[in-house]
Amino acid sequence: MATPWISVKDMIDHVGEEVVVKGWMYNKRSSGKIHFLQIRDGSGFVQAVMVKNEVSEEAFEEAKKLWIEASLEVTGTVRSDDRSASGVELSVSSIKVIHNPTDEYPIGKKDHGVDFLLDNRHLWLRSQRQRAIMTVRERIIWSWRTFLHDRDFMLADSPIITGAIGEGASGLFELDYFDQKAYLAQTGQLYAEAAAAAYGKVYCFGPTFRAEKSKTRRHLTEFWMLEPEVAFYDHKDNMALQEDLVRHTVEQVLEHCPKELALLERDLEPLKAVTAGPFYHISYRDAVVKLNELGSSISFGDDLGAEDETILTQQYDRPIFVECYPKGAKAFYMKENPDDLETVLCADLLAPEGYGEIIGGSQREDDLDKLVTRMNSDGLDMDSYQWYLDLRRYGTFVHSGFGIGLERTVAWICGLHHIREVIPWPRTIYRLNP
RNA sequence: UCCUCGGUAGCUCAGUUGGCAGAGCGGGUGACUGUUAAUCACUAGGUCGCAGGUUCAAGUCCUGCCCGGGGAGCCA
Repeated sequence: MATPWISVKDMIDHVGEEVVVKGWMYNKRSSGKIHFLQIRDGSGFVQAVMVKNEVSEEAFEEAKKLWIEASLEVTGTVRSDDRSASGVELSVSSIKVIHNPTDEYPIGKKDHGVDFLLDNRHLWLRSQRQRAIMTVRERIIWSWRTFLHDRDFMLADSPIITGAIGEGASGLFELDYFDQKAYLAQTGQLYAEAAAAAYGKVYCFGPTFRAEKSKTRRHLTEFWMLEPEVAFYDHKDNMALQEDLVRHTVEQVLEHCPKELALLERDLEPLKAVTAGPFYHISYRDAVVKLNELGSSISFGDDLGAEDETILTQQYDRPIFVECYPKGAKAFYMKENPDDLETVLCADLLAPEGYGEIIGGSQREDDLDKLVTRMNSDGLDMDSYQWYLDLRRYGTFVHSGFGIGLERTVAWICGLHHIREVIPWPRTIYRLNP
């Protein structure tokens, strides 16, 4: 019977057995008569120990000549060992070299610069740190999908290629679509609204595109956004849903990714605090007053600047909803606030620890006349929005929704400085490859 | 688009007042039976981003350009 091939992550269940591991050698330490081959197989990392008098002379010499990132099949016996970080090691009986590189591996053990790492993103992804980040990213996506599925949300994904539809004409990527102009989607929200009229509770989840020339740690030109939209939910229902989702997300990562968070040296206390109580609420008007007291020069009508967000979030240990922004600072589809006509029924959710806005949401304008008036004053091309206006012509309905940015959420929960590390292939203004 | 910082060995960086181009890591050779970014010895490795200028002499000073980083605005 052939020796079974197993994943590194499952080795703990095979102590004492002979197994095959297929992977890459990410590092090697050698002491003349013993080689320590550090192996990774995508599922985890393990040390394979090769003792000179336990393998053939040829195998020992061959291992000596291995370069970093050689691909291998290693056969050996799984052994528990207190000296191993994962608790197990592989005592090697034989190795099969699939490919031994002839050039040195570009990524070394010491620190690298950002430019170099991004040029080598295809190799950088192999590191333990990047693996931990992708594991958390996957857990967050999974927690979002299961959260919504369990609450009977219908998945109704929106198109990536669109006509002139979105939040604003600037920042659109234009492309040639069989002699017509088309654009990469900035948001799936308008489509989600249509789907909500069809299925009640819906969401879309996909990449969105902003051609803004932003060069900050919080911006990508291509990022993933989850956009739930619910029929007959008002502004308050909307915020309650957001709070449940975000708390659930943090709880899931704390429960399932402790090793990854430890490897990333994430301080867990601020994350635990997030789950310990209700999120805070402050109105935009109160926020302006408070910010002025704290030294900001913001005045009514301005959007919160990056520094304002930082100042504000430093006052709280859990996420904070900033509600009811002035009309002029927000998009055309947001519902006028009946209690304060200068503002709209919206809320941004600001993450703690200076991570800033992760959610933008609102109740939608369901009054046809008010919506048309606002769209005209914004100079929108009404022809391309007729289908959207139909939602107010055929059974208009109170409804609300929000968009949560995946990368900002992952960066916050992982405690990372920069958003570019949390997506496999970041797209930034001056970087298209790899 | 604006502000700001940077570009020196494969990588990360140092280079003082303008005066012979440096270190660590990585590579190569050798030693080592428990290493965790292994260690030790020896060794190879340079268009100082590009183009001009000043000077007896420029990595260093000046001008222009190219390529990146950080931030602002905008937003998730």
